[in-house]
Amino acid sequence: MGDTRSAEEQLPLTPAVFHILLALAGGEKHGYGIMQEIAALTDDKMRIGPGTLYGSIKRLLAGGLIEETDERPAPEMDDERRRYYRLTAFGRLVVTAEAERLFHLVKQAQLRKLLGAQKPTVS
Amino acid sequence: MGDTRSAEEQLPLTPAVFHILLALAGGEKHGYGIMQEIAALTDDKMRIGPGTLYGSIKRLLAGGLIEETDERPAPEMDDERRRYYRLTAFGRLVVTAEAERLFHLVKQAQLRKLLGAQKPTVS
DNA sequence: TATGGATATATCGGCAATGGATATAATACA
DNA sequence: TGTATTATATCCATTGCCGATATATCCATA
Repeated sequence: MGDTRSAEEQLPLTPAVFHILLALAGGEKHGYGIMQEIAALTDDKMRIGPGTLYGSIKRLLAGGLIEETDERPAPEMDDERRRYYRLTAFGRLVVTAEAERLFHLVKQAQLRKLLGAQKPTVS
Repeated sequence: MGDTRSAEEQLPLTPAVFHILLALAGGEKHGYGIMQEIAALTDDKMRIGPGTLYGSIKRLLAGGLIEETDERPAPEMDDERRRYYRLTAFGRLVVTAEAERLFHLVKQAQLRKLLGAQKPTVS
């Protein structure tokens, strides 16, 4: 709320940033956990190095797309070193807008017969 | 054929490069035509400036993803200044691989309930 | 016919993002 | 005890983006 910027102005996101936001859309996570989530989600095809990860986190914090949380898991599950992040409302708007943009592009790719017999119905 | 590189190695594509290849997947085009196609396809939301366009074309030619064609339209439809480009077989593989990668990401976004009541059925 | 806006290609240079290298330290486990 | 993994952080070379600029042609119309 109170954010004068529109989500569309932020697009397109870089692949790294989209992956980070997508990982956080599944719930709050710490930096290293985001890295692991991205690797798992892409079957190890996409890997984010520490430079990209922490650099992007810094920029996303400054841009108000994510924020650090105070809430931590139960002590026996936790690790003091960790810093946890979650999407802000604005960040959720942005990642949604990017997903919609990509959705549209995938449909275009289907129209050009680049994708095989894959599911997504062209509306 | 004869290309030792795999298409997956080229991923992820930058948004600009993906747009250019997607435009060429619809048939061969000249540089300025690619620019117009991208603007039309994205309802003017995405614009590629000349620096990005011709710089990307140079890199795509060097990488063997696109090639310049000799075939030109009928003289009365043509413009001497134009240079026409088309996807190579390898370029088609790459843009297809990228479209599949994005398709997968869009499905992940759906799973995280980022997209509304939109069509693409999660297989 | 001349004037101008659109078409068309091309380069330059500043800037932002990437990602490997490096550093540091805590944790887990054998 | 040692060592691999977890975890955060910075530095810097490389790359790509993209606006500005340049040059020239095409085409409609005044």
